[in-house]
Amino acid sequence: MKNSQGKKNPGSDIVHVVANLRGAAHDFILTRLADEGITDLAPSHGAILAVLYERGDQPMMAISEYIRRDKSTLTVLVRKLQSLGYVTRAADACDGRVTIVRLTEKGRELRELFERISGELCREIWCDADDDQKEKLVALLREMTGRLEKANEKHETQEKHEKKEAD
Amino acid sequence: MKNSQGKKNPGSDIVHVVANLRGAAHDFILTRLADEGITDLAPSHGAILAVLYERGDQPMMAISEYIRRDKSTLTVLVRKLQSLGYVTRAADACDGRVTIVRLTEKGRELRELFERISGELCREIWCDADDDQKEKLVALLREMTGRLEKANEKHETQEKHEKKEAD
DNA sequence: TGACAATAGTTTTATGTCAAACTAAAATGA
DNA sequence: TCATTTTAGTTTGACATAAAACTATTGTCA
Repeated sequence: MKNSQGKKNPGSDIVHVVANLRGAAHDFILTRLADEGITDLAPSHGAILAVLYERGDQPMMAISEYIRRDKSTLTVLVRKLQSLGYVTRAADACDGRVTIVRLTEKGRELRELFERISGELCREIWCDADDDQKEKLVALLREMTGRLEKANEKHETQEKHEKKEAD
Repeated sequence: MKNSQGKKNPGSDIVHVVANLRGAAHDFILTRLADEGITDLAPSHGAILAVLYERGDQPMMAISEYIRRDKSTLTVLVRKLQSLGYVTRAADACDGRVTIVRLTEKGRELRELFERISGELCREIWCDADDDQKEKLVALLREMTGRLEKANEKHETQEKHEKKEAD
């Protein structure tokens, strides 16, 4: 009677459900990578490589925002990718503050594997959904995320104002 | 032209989108908690309390599975909740191996706040969706998760067989 | 009953993660 | 031009997280 979603109002566990989907996807990726003998990369490292594959060489900050990790976290992650030989770091010619992360040949060699695993993962996730359904769902999830981010931002600026009022 | 989702096949970034939604939800929760002066709880701690609110006192292992954290992680998280006075731990009378986690009065006092924040969060996420839409989407995400988990399990047992063959 | 396997938790060790303080470079503006 | 502010990134310290090795208890089965 008192089941996990028994009497509760619908959708109240959306965050938990989403977190589980993310977790299961991570597990999927990690086991497939391990199959190929790659045991020293975390999902976050894969996310960094994916950005570089999609968008080319990128500054730290751009990667940081895209994969939603603090810049200090990115320092650690990129340092590891560098020590494993997948990327290099170089100062930007135009702006001395900026560090550009570049794929090495070894890094580029991983692309095919990453795309294969990503393809398998998507096939499992989407099953028999058609393109229209996929686009609709992704758009919906993006809208949800956008609303939350806006709410978080609004909240931040509100706090700043409160701080200024304290003068 | 080469936009973030320009030519790519639809749905290929579902994992990234889902991860962002989860991240934004976590940020939302953390900032609301901070508003109430609670700065020493991580989202995982909240997840543990939520399980206890919903299902009553629980053994470590049950919580661990539900919130998708390793049992060793749970040891740390629960120890912290205990040191902050929100829960107690006691050996199970029937099974000496089992530790039951129980809410304290201080832990129960947080429930109202948690449900308020959770309610605000859901309002932002769902916006004007009706119950039917909510249920459909949650069910769909659950199916996706289920398929991934099954694929991960299948993969595990397959590895065990391969190991046995190595005799 | 007694050896062996399975299960629940903890400890240890290593790494991912963030916030805050810091450095260095660029932008701003008086 | 020079002081102030802003921005990119690193360092440090604290905590979340997981895998592996370990302890202790329970279950199994010959």
